[in-house]
Amino acid sequence: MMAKKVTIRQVADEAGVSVTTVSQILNDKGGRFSQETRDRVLAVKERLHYVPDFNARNLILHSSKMLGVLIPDLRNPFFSSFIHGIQEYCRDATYMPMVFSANHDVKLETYYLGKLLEHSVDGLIIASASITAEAIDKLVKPLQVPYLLFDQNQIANLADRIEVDDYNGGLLAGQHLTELGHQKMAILLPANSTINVRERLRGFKAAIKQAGLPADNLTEIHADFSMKAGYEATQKVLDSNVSAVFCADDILAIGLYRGLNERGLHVPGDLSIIGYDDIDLDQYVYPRLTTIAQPVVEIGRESARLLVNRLEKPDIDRQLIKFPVKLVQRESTSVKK
Amino acid sequence: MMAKKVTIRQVADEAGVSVTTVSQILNDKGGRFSQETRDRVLAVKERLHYVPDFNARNLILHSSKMLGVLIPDLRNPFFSSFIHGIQEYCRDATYMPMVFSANHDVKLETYYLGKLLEHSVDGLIIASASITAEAIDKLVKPLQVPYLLFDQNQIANLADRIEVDDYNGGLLAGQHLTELGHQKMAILLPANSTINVRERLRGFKAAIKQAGLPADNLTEIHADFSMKAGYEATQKVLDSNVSAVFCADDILAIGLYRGLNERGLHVPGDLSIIGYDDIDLDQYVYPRLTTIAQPVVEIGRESARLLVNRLEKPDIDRQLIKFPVKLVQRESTSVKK
DNA sequence: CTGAAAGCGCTAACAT
DNA sequence: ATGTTAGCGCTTTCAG
Repeated sequence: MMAKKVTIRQVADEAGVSVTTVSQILNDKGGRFSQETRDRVLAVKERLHYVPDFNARNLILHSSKMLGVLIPDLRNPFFSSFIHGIQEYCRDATYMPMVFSANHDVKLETYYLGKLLEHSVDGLIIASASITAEAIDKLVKPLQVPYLLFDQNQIANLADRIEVDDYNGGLLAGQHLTELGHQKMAILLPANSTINVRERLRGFKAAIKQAGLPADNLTEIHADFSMKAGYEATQKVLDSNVSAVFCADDILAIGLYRGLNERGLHVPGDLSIIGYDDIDLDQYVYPRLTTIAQPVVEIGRESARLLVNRLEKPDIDRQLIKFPVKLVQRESTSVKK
Repeated sequence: MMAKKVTIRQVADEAGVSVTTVSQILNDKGGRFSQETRDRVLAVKERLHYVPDFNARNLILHSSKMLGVLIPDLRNPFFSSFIHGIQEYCRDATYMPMVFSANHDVKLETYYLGKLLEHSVDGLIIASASITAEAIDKLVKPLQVPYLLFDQNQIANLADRIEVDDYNGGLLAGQHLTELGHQKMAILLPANSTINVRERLRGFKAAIKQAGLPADNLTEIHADFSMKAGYEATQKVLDSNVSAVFCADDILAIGLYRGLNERGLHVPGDLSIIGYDDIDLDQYVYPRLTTIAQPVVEIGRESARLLVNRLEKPDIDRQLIKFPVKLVQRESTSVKK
């Protein structure tokens, strides 16, 4: 069951030096040893395929060089890209991200949070909506493991944070649609949205107001972040009798596409649709989806950077990075006829 | 930087017992202690938020309870679902999967393989195409870390393995198209395909033969597994002058959809398309994609099961599980006119 | 029923 | 330039 590991002692014996010597040389602290000794140790290491035991190493260093990452849904391309960015940065920083998807399930999320902590991750990136303030207070705080929050903020007055200018995202979406002449519109978003999604809504409402339209021209329709939910919301959208829909994420829009398609309806002819995120897929659906773009790979990268920075300088002030969004106009929106 | 951890010693002191007692009780080996003692220890543990130090624990047990998972592309929904299955099984088995995506890059793959080993994973699930036999021989074998291969087999005579009946998948695809009357067909697949993909090709060719068509009725077109590559292959497909295309994965098909769409061509009217994998997205594109379904979530689950089984019973015979595929007929294929 | 003691593989003061 | 020693936090004989 267990791997027969070569230990540092064997390398030391084989090279005819002490354990210390090997340790120092292998950790690039071997300046004080002769070139000859260093070469010998390195050679033996290679020959025996020595790999240091992280468990022993971490036990002393009190660091596992692992980062825990909690996301709500691995199957959403948005988060795949987020992870992509995190992995990219972690390679440079020689950390290993441990990624878990909680599938929007509070129980699962708490489970993974606990496990991650058990495995003594050095820090946490929590990009999960369902995590509760209590879970963080109860599990994370006592261990003093630094964490960073993304996509939510009700919890987080003291933690480092990544934010996206979601208010502006909603505003841009709303301005785009109203400029196209739409007056009655719907928004598709989850029932208990996190703060970032509520910001999108707030921005969208602001645009409606700016355009001089009455607030009740906007119909809110609840749907979870999945293609299926978007699809299933189709009838409600149609019943709401609007000419344009703002989907709080792209996945939702793609689900809605299908529902409209099955009913023989045409986008944007019968209904203009704008999404949110700008996932790759947007360019591969028909019609290509107009959306609000978030720089998600960069967001992932920066999340990791901020966290690692915090680990290395525990005492710096609370960090906050805010990312801009932009409108990416494609073919799913058009002037109201 | 480091978390102030509560140690077992503090729990012992607080509870007025020895370290041994705490260890035994917390590891469910406390049968020999009085109920009273057990309760007290458990209570103190709760109160102090004690979490055992995995590094110390693993150092002794020679097991990290972690599994390394290497996949080629996290952004392909097929692999997201694969991971999903792995995570599911791992929860039951109390292992933690560490997932890394190598983005079809040999260097990256070798890097992650090494890192995973450094972090002393107990076993590996390698579902990555670009991994080389040498990398496995050089890195994995000496450490005697059990591993399981999926989606390739040239390497693996002795390792446990998960296989999918890809020959049959290709055959089914070919039979479906020939039964619809198609005579000239193309197949889209990566240039240096892994064995599983080549099996799909072999099955497809067998179907052509069965149908009494000449072998050169099939045009092979190379494209990596990405939407972009499928899109970029469009012109080649059109130049090949075929009436049907077999895409070696669904993602490719969706890319091709876009290329055809931009040229005003119609699926399946102008070209029948069949994919491979049966990702969720297939039902959300227009027309819904006919495909060969692999039970990918189950494959992930079984991969983890097999590996964990191997870890627990190191001496059992080499394990091999073979999964069936099936044709899922939707609207992207039709009779040749 | 409970505890003392040894030791997992490694790093880092502190000698020499 | 190199080695000795102590100890990280835990599990596990073994002795009471």
